[in-house]
Order: sequence, then structure tokens, then C-alpha cells
Amino acid sequence: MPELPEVETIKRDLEKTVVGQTILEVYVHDTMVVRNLSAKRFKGSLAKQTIIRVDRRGKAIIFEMKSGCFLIVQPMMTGQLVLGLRTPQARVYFKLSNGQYLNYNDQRRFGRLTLVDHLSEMKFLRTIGVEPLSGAFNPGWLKTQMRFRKTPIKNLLMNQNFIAGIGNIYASEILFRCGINPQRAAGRLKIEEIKLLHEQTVSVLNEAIQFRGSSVNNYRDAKGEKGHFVNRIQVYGRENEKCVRCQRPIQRIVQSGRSTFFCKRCQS
DNA sequence: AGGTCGACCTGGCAGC
DNA sequence: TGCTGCCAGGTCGACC
Repeated sequence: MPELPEVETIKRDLEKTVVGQTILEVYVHDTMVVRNLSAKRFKGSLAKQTIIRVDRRGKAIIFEMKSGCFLIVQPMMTGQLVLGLRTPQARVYFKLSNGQYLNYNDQRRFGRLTLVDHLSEMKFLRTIGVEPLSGAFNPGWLKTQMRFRKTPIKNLLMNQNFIAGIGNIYASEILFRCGINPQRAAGRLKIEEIKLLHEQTVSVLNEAIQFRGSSVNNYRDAKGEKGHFVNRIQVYGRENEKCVRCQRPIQRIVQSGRSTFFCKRCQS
């Protein structure tokens, strides 16, 4: 599912269309995706609400309502927020005052929609780490925070309480561009490597946003379209294919239960 | 506290 | 054609 660039793409598209719209009706076809309230209260609380702002934190999209409450959407692996006509597979959909529907689709049903009065009610938002595209994420901060961390650098990049928004695809891509082996202990990186890691994290994420994200499986943006960054992915999902730099086969290993793709020769 | 693992779900695909 | 096992972009709670 979507990582930071995909969620940011959805957020920017939605922002243009839904800000100022009023939710006329809410339909909950699958109560499982609404976690903290009954479907009835969820519908009752959101009906007639006007959306005044759309935001993103890590891989979550946040809708702020005029009354002051917030709808947080975590698409997880297969969640999609698609504007337009009603989609038959929608788990939840919102009828907007401009006549459009905002559909929440989610094949695997891992995703969740949460309604709160204060963002701090959500543990996910209380503990989430630094936004990698903000000024707070810089080489000095990274150096201090990485010291003494024994976990492999790839795991640390994916730790949402450390940096917000990097998932399995971009973690592999960032490390390939840096020439850093994903199994290295985070605390053992040299200062030049930390600077490179910072620089490549920012540039990979920005480039992916520019290309409207990656579509590896069923990611779709708010218009229901695929992203184009998939054509620029150099290692993720390319086990046994030739490394673009040295032509040797890309390796796949498993770290904390997740696949990691890298080039043994180019990443040390 | 830091770190790892299994559970949560559905569906596509490879192999038999 | 079926069946089985494996795999998938994330997060949480339980455990060491």
C-alpha cells in the first residue's frame, strides 16, 4: 500500500477538490474499517460536516472538519481514497455537496477510518516520528538519533516512530542509491554515509511525489490512476534481475519478516 | 527501552 | 480444474 509519496499525492489531489465540500451522506458497507465508533455514530458525527482542511502525517491522511473533529484515514496495504462516481467495492463512501463521491476501497481490510475530537487521542499520531520532508529531518538530527542504534539501517528507516512515511519500497530504493548495505547496524554508519542517507531520502521521496507515487500492486491516487515512479524503481521487486550499475543479480533477503532488495556488490 | 515476531485480511500466482 | 503454499506497499500487541 501507499507510503509517504503515494499518500502525499492523494492528499494534494483531495485538497483541491474536497476542501469546502460538505458531506451530505455517509455509507458504511463494512463496519470493520471503522474502528473506534459504531457505524451509526460514525455516520451521525460526519453527516452535514464541512471539510476545511486535508493534511498528511506519515502514511495517514487527516481531514479536518469545520466543527473541529478529525477523520483519520490509514490506508495500510490496500486502502484507496478515490473521488468520482460510487465504486461498487467501496467499504465506505461519502456523498459530497458537489455531487461527487469519495470512496474508501480496501481489498485486504487492514485499513481504518478513525474519528476523533483531538489528534492526540490517537496513539499512532502521538508516537509518530519526524517528517522526512521537514526541516527537522537533517543530517545533525539523524547523526544524534542513530548513535547506539543496533537495528539494521533498513529496519530503522521503516520504523514509523523514528521517521514517518518510509515503507518497504522506498527503504530499499534509498539504500541502493546510497550504496549502503541494508543489514548494516544503523549506529555504525559513518558521517559521510549519514549525510548521503539524508540527501537520498529527501530526493527519492520528492522524486516519487513528482511522479505521483509507485503502483506496484493496487495503489491508486484520488483520481483512481496509477503512479509513474514504478518505472524508476531500481531494486524493489527485482530479485535476480541485473543491477543497473554493475549488472550482477539483485538479491532478496528477509529482514524482520519483510523482503529487502539490494545489490551485494554496490551496497556495502 | 529497543528490537523481533505473529496476527490481522483478501486475492493473485506458481506449482503440483 | 482445483488444491496448497507463498507473497503483498502496514501497524499493533505480546514477548524477549
